[in-house]
Amino acid sequence: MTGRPIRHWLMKSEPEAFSIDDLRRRRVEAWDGVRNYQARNFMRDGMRPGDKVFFYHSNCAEPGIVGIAEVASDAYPDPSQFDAKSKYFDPASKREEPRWMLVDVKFVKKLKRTITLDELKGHGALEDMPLLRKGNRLSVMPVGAAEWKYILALE
DNA sequence: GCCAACGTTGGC
DNA sequence: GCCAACGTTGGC
Repeated sequence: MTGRPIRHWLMKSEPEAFSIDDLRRRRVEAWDGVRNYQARNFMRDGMRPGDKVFFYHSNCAEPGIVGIAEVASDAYPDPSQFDAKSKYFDPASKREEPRWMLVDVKFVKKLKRTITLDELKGHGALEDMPLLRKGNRLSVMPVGAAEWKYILALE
């Protein structure tokens, strides 16, 4: 091991599809269904087991950070891309050359309260976060170490 | 449900 | 390689 620093991430999920409570119940879950190249590259090239993750609820009444998770595997091919019955099926992806990758994500804890998107927007220290940039739709993105600490302190 | 912002696709 | 059309994301 080369002492690679722990990196920090934010991963979005629609709570109606998969919530922080679902992750707590299941303990570990394969983060399938990411179909965006930039998000895939973060998982494939950036994430390593042990990295910390903000679990974010999107497309819901109160969007925001609701919990902490941890990367629990290196990236591997997302099985749903080969499953014709899955809504994530990608007929253009070949088994010899998988297009979509995922990591396993492990539950760490649920925050005592939701740190809402609205609240995050009010902190100048966070204004450079990709999450807060206008029009951003990335579902997997890096979080700076300083921003990570800052947000944790808001809880 | 609306719609702005963005990514992808495919015709040329 | 351009770009219009289309689909998706996600806040509101």
